[in-house]
Amino acid sequence: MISTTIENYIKAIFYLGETATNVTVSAVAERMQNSPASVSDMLRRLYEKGLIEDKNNITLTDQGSFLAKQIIRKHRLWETFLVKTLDFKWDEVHSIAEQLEHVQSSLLTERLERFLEYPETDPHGDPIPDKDGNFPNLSIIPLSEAEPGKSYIFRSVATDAKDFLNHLDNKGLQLGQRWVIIEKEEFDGSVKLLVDDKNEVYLSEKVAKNLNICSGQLD
Amino acid sequence: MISTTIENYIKAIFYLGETATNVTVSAVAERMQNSPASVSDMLRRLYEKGLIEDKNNITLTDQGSFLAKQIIRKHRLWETFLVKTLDFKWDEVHSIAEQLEHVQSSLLTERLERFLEYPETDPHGDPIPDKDGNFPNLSIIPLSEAEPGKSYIFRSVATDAKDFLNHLDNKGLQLGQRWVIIEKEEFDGSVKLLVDDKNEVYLSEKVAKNLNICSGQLD
DNA sequence: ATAAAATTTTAGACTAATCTAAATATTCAA
DNA sequence: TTGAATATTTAGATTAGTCTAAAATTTTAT
Repeated sequence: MISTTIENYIKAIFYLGETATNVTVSAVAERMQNSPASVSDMLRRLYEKGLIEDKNNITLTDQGSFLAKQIIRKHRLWETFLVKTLDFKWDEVHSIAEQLEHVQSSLLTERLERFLEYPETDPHGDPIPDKDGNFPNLSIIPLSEAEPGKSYIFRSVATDAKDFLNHLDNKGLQLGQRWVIIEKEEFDGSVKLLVDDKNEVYLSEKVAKNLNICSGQLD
Repeated sequence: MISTTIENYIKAIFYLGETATNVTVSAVAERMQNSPASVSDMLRRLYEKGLIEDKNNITLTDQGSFLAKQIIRKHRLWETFLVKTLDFKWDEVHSIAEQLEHVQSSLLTERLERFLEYPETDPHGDPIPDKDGNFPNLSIIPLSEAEPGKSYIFRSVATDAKDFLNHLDNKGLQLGQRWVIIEKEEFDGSVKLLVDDKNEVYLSEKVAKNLNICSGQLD
């Protein structure tokens, strides 16, 4: 049987694997708020259970990866439920979904998904995998094509130019943020955003063309 | 912190306390499917945490009782959600609710209750305590006043006469059952029931007047 | 009232998950 | 390429929750 603890490790490894090039013991320890010694020990158990490929190469097996996606699926469906159905704010739901994601019943997950009318993304705009673990193909568009008033998620950049990335950094822009388009200036194509419900940011058309977004739920 | 394990013990003791005169180690062991040794050990911990009055008198303290009612409240609200909102059958929901009842967030429980429009009973007809632990006053009526087509829960008997109880036993009638009124004969006041969605039972008016029921949800 | 039966507690052991401290291995920079 | 810094593993302990087997206690029936 897979414990809640193991599920949390698998989820952490999945997320780290998405961003970091190679996942390390200390990165997992940092993320899980555990000591490296505990992580090292746990990795042995995950290997014995066939959830990671190797102790020296912390990569999920197919089985581990499927498990991770099931947990993420449940987490995101429950977050969607909490916001859409129970009127929670989109930034209040994480800790509750962390508990609900471990409830075991595939029928429950499917019924919840049906009730929510098969959402493609959660309230943070993150994609929800289907029951086979496939993520939806979210249509990615440049910020310059965004519609005023709508909510989007910052997904990727079209260039890696150092001064461009530096510019984003100065503006406080980071991947995964939720951007609401406040207004779009037809004259020069500049855009005014509300970032994470907190800061207003102005961007020129030149910049907006190089920022890729996808539509995030809950406008 | 109170673990899921402890919550399950407290719930078991609460339920046993409702029916049995005195709760014993072996009764708890039987109900929890654990060895008496484990239960004995756990009772020490429950006492240390102030959840039971005494090791020789297994009775919940006010704190323990409140905790039990919170768990029962969550269990019954989730069962109601599963049946009313996600279209589960009323006999499929127990094991899922056993997991959901341990999710910790009083705000979640209150929002769920509001979403369900403050139900007084769960799909089995069991009463749902409010957030202060008070059970609703379900209006108890004799079976002779039941309305055809509606669903009720068998709650109590108006007499303890031995041959009367024996008669109920012969008909397979037990407290807590869900009774759907199939028809009521105006001529002689006799009643035809469907017991727990399984057996049809005919009862005379004389018997029906001595059986107390309350309305159970989900007709 | 006392012996047998039943119940409960204690003792000692196990597993999962964690820790700290120490040992070992790896990386990286001069 | 070698020594310092960093990262990882091992060793030994701890806690919660469980077990079996044995000891102690309580109940019950004669």
